[in-house]
Amino acid sequence: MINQTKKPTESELEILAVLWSKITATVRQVHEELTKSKDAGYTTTLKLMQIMHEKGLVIRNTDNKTHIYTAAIEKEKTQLLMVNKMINNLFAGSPVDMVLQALGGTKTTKEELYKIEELIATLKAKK
Amino acid sequence: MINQTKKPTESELEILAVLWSKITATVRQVHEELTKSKDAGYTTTLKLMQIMHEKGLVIRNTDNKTHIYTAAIEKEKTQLLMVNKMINNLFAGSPVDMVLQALGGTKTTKEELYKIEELIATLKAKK
DNA sequence: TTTACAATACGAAAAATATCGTATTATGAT
DNA sequence: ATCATAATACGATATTTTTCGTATTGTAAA
Repeated sequence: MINQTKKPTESELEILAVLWSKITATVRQVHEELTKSKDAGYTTTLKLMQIMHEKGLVIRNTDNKTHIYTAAIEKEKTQLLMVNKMINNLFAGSPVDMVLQALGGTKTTKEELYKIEELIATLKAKK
Repeated sequence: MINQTKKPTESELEILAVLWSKITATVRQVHEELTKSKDAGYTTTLKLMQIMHEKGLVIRNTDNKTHIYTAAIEKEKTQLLMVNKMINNLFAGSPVDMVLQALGGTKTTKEELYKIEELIATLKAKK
């Protein structure tokens, strides 16, 4: 596994998100997905994915002409990396402050809130 | 107030963080603070803050030779902006998923957990 | 008033990211 | 076998962000 130290760029994250949701995808598929929300040329997406391959952010199978890509880094690990980075940069190292913002600013369902309560109970129990 | 649509760059955020904590600061003060954690030339910090001024990210008082800077955007608004962006980009729009990561990955005290429970109770009451 | 110093202004270069055009190549259909 | 199509490779350019050097200017001390 890749030692994930430097964080992916904005565009790279977009691509990773698609790969995580599809598990496996061609450049074309990723590109189709991306263009739902923004526009970009096909070769731009291609180039980005080639660079990501060089960096080890994705794996690809080149047996066939049309390469098949997979994310090389785990979604959860990356999420954690990014969240922690944001907590440090923007919330003075306080995860709770971030949570308060995240929950306060948006509409969450009762079910979701319940899920968090469960987690809190678990964490509390460990102390 | 500034219509905060585009997000500040990495370096700009670092500077804003200092300004938020100090309320008011000179370039020199910001620079001293920054160099505690990374190194950069003084004129680099200066230039960044000048650009931030052009963009309307900071306000400055130029009555005296040594200018006094203040953040022009609110800390909470910016935090919310960035958190929401991350929720959308990296957590498929689910604030809860982000919260689970934020709390799961780090050590939080019982008191902090209690604070979150309080917030949840409040949110629940509103539904 | 002259000098030393600290601060600003500003242009320009460097570095990091993102975008795109074109050439080449494999593949499947005619 | 040829042709059309879709994919890759890759260099080059554009854009954004960061860094820095140098000139200029105001201020306070000698």
